[in-house]
Amino acid sequence: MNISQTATETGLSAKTIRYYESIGLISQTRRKTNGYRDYEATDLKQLKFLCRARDFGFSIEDCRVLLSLYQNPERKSAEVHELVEKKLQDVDQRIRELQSMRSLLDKLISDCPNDTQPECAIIDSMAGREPLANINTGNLPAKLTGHEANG
Amino acid sequence: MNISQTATETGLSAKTIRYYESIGLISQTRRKTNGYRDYEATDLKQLKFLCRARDFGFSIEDCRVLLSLYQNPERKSAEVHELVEKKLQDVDQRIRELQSMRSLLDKLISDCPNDTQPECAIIDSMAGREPLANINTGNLPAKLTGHEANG
DNA sequence: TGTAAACCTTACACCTGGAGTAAGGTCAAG
DNA sequence: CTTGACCTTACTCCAGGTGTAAGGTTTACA
Repeated sequence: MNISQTATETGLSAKTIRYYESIGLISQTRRKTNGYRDYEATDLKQLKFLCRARDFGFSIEDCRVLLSLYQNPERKSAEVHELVEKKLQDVDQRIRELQSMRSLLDKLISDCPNDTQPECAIIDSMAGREPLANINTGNLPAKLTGHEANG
Repeated sequence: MNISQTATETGLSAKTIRYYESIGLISQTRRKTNGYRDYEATDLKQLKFLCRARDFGFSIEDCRVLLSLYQNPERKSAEVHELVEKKLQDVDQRIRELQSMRSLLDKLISDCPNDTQPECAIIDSMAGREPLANINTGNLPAKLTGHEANG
């Protein structure tokens, strides 16, 4: 089977399949007499496996390990478990970081007057100034007083 | 002030500062007679601003816009507000994606026996097989019966 | 005065995980 | 015979820098 059909069936692009071969994630593909790559059922399984593993968020290097476990009938499920557990912790860590960032952004937004004036708590905050603290606009909403509760 | 001290004070690396100059995020830096870059107070403020904006998750291109707003005394706070609002939505989207990935990983983990045997629901799942479905190990826990509820 | 360390400069390669493009060979249909 | 779809390799490019090389400058110390 040619690479294009293989791409369609595995969910990867032809480009990606060639790339995986070039970095040794999959082994050199058998060629037809015309030089075209020729894939068969076991190759398709392997590539589908890789596509799913990538969808699960595993890096290429993780995939190398997962693939070797996939192909090793003497694997211990605990080895796989450990790898996935580690990945889960990575994902949790990234979620926490993003949530932290999210709450910072949310605070910026709620402090910004969102009008046609240049005074902006967002700019002030990023500039390291006290947001709006020393600017006497005379009509600051009360929400600014809730500021210190979030330090 | 030399670049090294500037890096220390702004929270960026010297490498990063040169990089920002090379891509035009900051303008060409004044040089001393020996060719060394020479930074002063306003440069430090600008670089600190960039460091914070990056910490908030803004891309370099976002930073270009934020910096121009920062330096424009006729800005409207609503413009800044909109940019930050958009960023917040991006972050929310990424959090949702990661949470979705997280729940998939979590399910994989709970389905894996985590022992010394090769039978592994994680591998099966990534291989596109029914996890453990056709494997008669004889001692599968009841949790596997709950599997079809998630198709 | 010598010299070694610590600083500075530019320029290039490298990282992830591919995507885009060029230049050319092959194959099937009309 | 040509057209278009497919295939090949090889190269560049993306973000946002980091690492390293090769060399110039400055400072401290003996």
